[in-house]
Amino acid sequence: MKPLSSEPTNQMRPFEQSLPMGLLRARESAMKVFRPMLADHNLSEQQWRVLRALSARAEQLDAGELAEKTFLLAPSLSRILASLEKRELIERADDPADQRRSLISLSGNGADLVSRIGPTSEALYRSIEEAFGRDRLKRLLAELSDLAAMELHAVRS
Amino acid sequence: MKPLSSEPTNQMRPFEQSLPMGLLRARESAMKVFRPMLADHNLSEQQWRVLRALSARAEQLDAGELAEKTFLLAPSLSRILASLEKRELIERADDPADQRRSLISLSGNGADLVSRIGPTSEALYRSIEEAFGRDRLKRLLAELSDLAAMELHAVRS
DNA sequence: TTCATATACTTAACATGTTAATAGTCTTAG
DNA sequence: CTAAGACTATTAACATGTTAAGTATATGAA
Repeated sequence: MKPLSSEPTNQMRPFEQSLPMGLLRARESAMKVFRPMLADHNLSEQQWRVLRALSARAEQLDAGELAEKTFLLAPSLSRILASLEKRELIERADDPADQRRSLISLSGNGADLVSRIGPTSEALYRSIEEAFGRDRLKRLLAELSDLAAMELHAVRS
Repeated sequence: MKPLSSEPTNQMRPFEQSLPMGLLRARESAMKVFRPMLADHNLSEQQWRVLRALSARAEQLDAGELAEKTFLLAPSLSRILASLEKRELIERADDPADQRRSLISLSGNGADLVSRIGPTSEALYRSIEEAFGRDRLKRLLAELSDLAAMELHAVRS
């Protein structure tokens, strides 16, 4: 039944059910699981992304690579690196090939911290997998990846 | 033999493929489509969420309802409402039943602005639907909704 | 070599995210 | 009716998001 047939054709859809809001809600729901654990270690979500990116490979990364991996803009990353360096969780070394870059890596303290948090983080992730379904979650991630990879052209009004 | 100082465990999954990062990437990709249009009208994503929420129903909303619908925290919403009021896109009226609340609604200017942006926004949304698949997008939104609705308990380390 | 341009990062300025504290207003136990 | 506590919104303080400008280094054309 269509009781609203008299509404204008350019009626906007309820924004609560829009894709951006759906993605926002889903992400907030997922992060609610992880944030208390990070708070226990005085880490923001963004700081944790940096530490995780540096722990993924044992090698050094420059700020550009790190920004790409953590999905942080350069100015935010600059401030975050300064604070992590002050806390002695990361270290910087000059790049001998390019004086503009510095090579960033986990410090011993940083590696220890990641090691302490890692198991809990994995356990939380597995609890999401169990609640939602492992294969189902895998399919969802694949769909999200396809969506992100789409070439969408912006149109200006 | 393993050294006593712990190395980052390799048992963590690559965080680039984690659920939080997947959701973040997907959302950024979707918002890239809409942000230029909003920028043309000097609106942030958050300001647009407020205007959209107020236009969805012609009725007045208090700040609490608005915060829930727009997924904004109260302090952010307070500042955004102040700026929208200064631009005369919204209006506030005293709630006769409760002096703590004020009832917020679109001004004439605000309603006009939403009317001007609405068609372009809908067109962009349809372009995403076409590129990704209408039914496929509907299924994705349903999955995201299920994920957000899950009761996930945080665990502290 | 020299100089204009590009690149990598940082800093600046302001909006928003986030938690804690504050100020009014409402509600209700006593 | 009063006072204590709860509720609603705002303000404060600091981290992060975002765009623009600035600094230092690298690159390439003449």
